[in-house]
Amino acid sequence: MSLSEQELIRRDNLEKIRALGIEPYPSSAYPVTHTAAQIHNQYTEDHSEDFKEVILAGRLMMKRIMGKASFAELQDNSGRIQIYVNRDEICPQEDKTMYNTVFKKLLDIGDFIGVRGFVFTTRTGETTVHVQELELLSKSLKPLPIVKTDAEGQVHDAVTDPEFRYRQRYADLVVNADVKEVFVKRTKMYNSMREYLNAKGYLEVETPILQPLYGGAAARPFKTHHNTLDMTLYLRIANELYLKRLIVGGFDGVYEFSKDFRNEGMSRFHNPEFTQIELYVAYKDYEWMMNTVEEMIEKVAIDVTGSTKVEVGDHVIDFKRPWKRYTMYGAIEAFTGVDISEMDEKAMRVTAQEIGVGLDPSMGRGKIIDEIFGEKCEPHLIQPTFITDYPVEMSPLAKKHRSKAGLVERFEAICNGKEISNAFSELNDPIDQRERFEAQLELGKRGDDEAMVLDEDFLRALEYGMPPTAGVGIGMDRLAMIMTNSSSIQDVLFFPQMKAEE
RNA sequence: GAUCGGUUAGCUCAGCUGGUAGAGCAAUACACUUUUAAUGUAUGGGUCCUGGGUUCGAGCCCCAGACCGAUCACCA
Repeated sequence: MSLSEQELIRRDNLEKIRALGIEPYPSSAYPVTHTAAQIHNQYTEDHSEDFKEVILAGRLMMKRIMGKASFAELQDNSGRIQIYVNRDEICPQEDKTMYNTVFKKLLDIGDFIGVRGFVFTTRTGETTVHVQELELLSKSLKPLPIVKTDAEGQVHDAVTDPEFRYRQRYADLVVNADVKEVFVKRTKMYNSMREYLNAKGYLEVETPILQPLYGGAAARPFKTHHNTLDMTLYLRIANELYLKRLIVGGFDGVYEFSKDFRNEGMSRFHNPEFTQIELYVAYKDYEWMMNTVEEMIEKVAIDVTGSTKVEVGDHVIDFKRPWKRYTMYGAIEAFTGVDISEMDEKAMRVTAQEIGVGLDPSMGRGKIIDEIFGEKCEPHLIQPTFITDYPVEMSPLAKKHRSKAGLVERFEAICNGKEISNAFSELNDPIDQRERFEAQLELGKRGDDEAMVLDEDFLRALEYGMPPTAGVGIGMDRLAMIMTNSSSIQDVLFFPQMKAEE
């Protein structure tokens, strides 16, 4: 590895610091008393007495050196604050090395320092820490990208290269203030949901990620191998089947934030690993679940953004209840003007052609409906909308509709033109479930590599009896994109999957 | 996987018809005791993504490849 000029200088500075008898990586705890944000929020000149002694720690992010007194900026977890460093104050004795050499020359942007001092307001009105003691806490050897913000808040030379930002998220976080905010919001989203579900008495659980059979969704899995057991294992594509086993076992409500893995294409909406929350509640149906999802996500929007109205791209999305509801046929009729509910496969094909939806000859009736919906309706559904009653062929784990033949009791929540949630009245008839699995096996034999596999153990569980149950999955990454106004999934994942470097 | 765009100093970006590689910030040196994108003066810093080709000569043109992004296809 060859080092740049600046990296060599920093290594040289490190040695010089050591030569002065200063440990560049001290191990003692540093007694921080304040954060930058606390001082900005709480300090006023009227009660400067309360800020006579503050201790802060963080990265040195900017130096404005001016002879015997300098200004610099310290960045901690909460933000930035200016510090004032005066030579004769940090070096009261004859020896001015700490200021002249260490502070002015050997400290670099990115170094962690600790400062003790008092808070005051400068002539230009900036709240500043007047430093009386300065300590190096950790030396930085690699120069950070320099991003500057001027008085108008205008950011100069922002690091926008996605490759740099995703591969070196640690540096992205240091340098781009708003990135942290995205991830704080993401965590708030999780907390908000936990709060909501725990208050209802549902139990947060954990189920296997390494599974001998993958199930619960139509997707290609990652495959791995356990050496001792000498068996093939799959990374889960969904946790549905395990959570339903827990409902069989007698829990009334269980949920899991589930990291799932799908061995499929990547795009700004797809990362090979992603997170869903799945929730299963006994003695409920999909109608109940729609109300629950609505209520929960409305709360999430308020907890995360402070409002039910969330700005996303060019739109303002309002999560205020109640959300619009369409049946799938109803949505198709609303957006194309054609009622296809009574059509057979042949008639549907003709209709699809007429309205300009391209079809594959292998597609069955259910798939055709989905295709028309995906082409003609979904992209237009910006405000949160429930689509209900899906064709049975596409939903092997959902209960048949109580009154409409050929359909299942299923809904998806669509928002900003994308699915964010999928739910059904769960199929609990073990014989029906076996037949549905068998139909999937047929699809598999015909070459559908996303067809589900038959899970005997799951069927055994259902045979013991599962209460009527409503289940839902909500895509956490997709929801995070909406709640943080991010246009790609990579922006809401700390470390999105990337090709290997070099 | 397909199409299009990008890749030049630590960072953000220029780079003419193909003729010795540029700026700002950062860095280095000096000056400066309330600055704030601090300022002034000076200096150093390049595998122009990689490999071929055309040419007297390639950052630029041609071919192949790598990585990133956008759009499309599949999927959540």
